Amino acid sequence: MWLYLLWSVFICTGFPTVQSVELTKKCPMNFENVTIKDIAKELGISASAVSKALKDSYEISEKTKKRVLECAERLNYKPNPMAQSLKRGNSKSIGIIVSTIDNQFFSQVINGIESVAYTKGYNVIITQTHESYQLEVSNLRHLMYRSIDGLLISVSTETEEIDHLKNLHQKNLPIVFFDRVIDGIETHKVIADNFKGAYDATMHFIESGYRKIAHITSSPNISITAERLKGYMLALEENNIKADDSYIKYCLHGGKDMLEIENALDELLHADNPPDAIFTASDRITTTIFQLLKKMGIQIPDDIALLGFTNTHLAACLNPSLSAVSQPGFEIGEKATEMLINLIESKYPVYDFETIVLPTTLSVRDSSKPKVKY
Amino acid sequence: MWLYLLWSVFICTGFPTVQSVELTKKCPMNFENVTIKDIAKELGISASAVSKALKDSYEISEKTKKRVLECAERLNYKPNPMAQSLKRGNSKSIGIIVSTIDNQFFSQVINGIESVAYTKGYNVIITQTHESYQLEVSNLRHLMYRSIDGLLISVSTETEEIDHLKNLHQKNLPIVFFDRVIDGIETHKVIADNFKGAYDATMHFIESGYRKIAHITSSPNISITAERLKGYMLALEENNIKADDSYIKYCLHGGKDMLEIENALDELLHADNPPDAIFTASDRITTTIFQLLKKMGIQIPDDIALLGFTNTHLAACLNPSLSAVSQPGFEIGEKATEMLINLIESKYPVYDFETIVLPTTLSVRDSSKPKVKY
DNA sequence: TTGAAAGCGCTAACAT
DNA sequence: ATGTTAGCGCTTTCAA
Repeated sequence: MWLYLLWSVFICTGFPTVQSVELTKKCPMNFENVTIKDIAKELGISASAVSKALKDSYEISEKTKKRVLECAERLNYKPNPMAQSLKRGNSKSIGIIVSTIDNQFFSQVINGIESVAYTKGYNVIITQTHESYQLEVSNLRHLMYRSIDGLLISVSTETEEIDHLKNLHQKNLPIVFFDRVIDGIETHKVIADNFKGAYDATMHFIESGYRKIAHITSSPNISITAERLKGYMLALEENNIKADDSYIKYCLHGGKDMLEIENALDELLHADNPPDAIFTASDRITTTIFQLLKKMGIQIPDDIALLGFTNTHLAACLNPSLSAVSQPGFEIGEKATEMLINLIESKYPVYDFETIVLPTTLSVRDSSKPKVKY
Repeated sequence: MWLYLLWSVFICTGFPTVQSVELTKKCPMNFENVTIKDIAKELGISASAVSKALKDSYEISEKTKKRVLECAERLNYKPNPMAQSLKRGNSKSIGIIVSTIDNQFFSQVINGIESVAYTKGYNVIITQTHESYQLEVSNLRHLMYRSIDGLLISVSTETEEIDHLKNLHQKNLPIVFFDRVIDGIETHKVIADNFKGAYDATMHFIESGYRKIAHITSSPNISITAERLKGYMLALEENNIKADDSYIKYCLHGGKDMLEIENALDELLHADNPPDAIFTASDRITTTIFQLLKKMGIQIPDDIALLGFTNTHLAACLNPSLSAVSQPGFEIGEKATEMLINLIESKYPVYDFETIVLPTTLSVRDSSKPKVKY
């Protein structure tokens, strides 16, 4: 819309003259929509010659290239990305699907994604599923509609059916999964070492004297849940602690609403043999459990110890300070984006896929202090 | 790139036949690039007729419209947004510039922005300044290069010169400022009631028995700093407390690096007459000061009380629980986006601009408990 | 070494 | 009521 208004300004002031060119030079921001045609006219050559010169084609003489480059600079020419995209059939943009941006882990991942994407000339379109399969599908449709060149996705907790992704993948849309990955699709994947993170966390509990360790986790649909569960189970097993199914609580919506977390906690606390420690499996679940325990007046770690996955900077400032397994969010984003752009720009089909596993960090703090023996 | 591969699949399997059409129907996701031409060919009419039929033009007969709609549905036709944009000179995308996404307040704002933008068919391109003027300018250039239809911006702390924005504004790029707004440009603005938020906070300190109230704030360049300072000053004045310049500390980079916050705090603590309370003016500064005080072993609120602007959900769980002024981030994002889209879609130039001020919320907690009298 | 022309998908003025 | 044509800005044969 404003482009038309801009155009009318043009009409009033006349077409680019030396004067208006100088005006242009002075502006750090150009959007006078100088086109290849303008350069061609100015130089008295054809548009295709200009196009080729700008791409440093071998079929254009050095002299002409110089003139074109100089003129492009002078008029502050910027190619129109939409026209290029229309022609080339790409969009130089990549789609992101995450559950929610309002989450330390994901905002760090997105930071990493953007840092790589922008330096490689891509821009990103971020969408949120809010843990809804429906929204995941409709976001994907929105992104395809926007002609993204590739996709970075951490699936929603509700996602069981993966036809929507399989479909696009089969049609050669480059996809890189991160965090919550999917088995049925062969492509690059980037995850934190969820298994080891959970194993370390559980081991730490055990070494601190806890034996009745509960696990509140996300939906069994998603990969991180299984990976973390395995780490938890192995640590128990290695220490001859019998795993108790009633100690494992799933929040089917990843704790999107507080209620399901509250229910899980209630069930644990009112069990015949309540746990003395809780290992929580995601940012939202961890902080919510923390809040709930405080609200209920339950002492951490004396009544019940707590340790969970979270990337919040404030873990150390909580009361008590919160032991945490944190993930390298920024690096996950960087790595996933590098791999995606490699896929996008690869001249040949890629069949060799990797799953990158980045280490987690366990920070021991007061919420999992060694158990006081009676 | 993948489009080309897709194309080759096409070549192998032959052009759309009844069979491949049925295949398409089965897929929830389409991107076989069905064009208007395909529909035209299928129906034996012209492309322009199809185009008009799809837009429900009055010059097309009902019968034809029906056939076109049915066929479009059947072939799963989706218009190519790039072609539309190229033609119409817009892009249906809006640019966002914020200091950083990894911040409760801004991620809530972005949530609000997206919720409105998507329902109105716009997508958003998010960029971060990391409080750098240079990055702000280059992000803006990136966004213009991407042909955004409008801009939502909260300027960086470093931004003094605003020619880059003025320039675009004069060229009729719709801009809505939020949070950190700018005086020199007449357009819509959406902010929290920073003045009242700061006033309330300071009043609360005073009513709780504090008199030596310091203020650690962001760069004086940005609007929120001045607004919050005014609220702070008025509260002092109304209570006959002389404002002490040495109690007001500026973090020129909004606390981007911890060092400047540390310096500010050090100066306050080592003053001849150190304050007994600190009112902090931004999310990052508030949480960092909290962390620093704890690290230094300074008791909150006994040694020094703390209350600040922050949107973190964890305020209530900190040790001690943190008194906070929070902003309606989501609503700010929503409102700003509604206004921006109105500007973008307005058929006539808009001269009537509003500044929307949304209320802040003061949550009193332990970090500002009534001062113990000796 | 350069230019002319076609076309990416869609739209709109101008025929018919 | 429908079709023809031209063109958005750029790229890419193919001719000259």
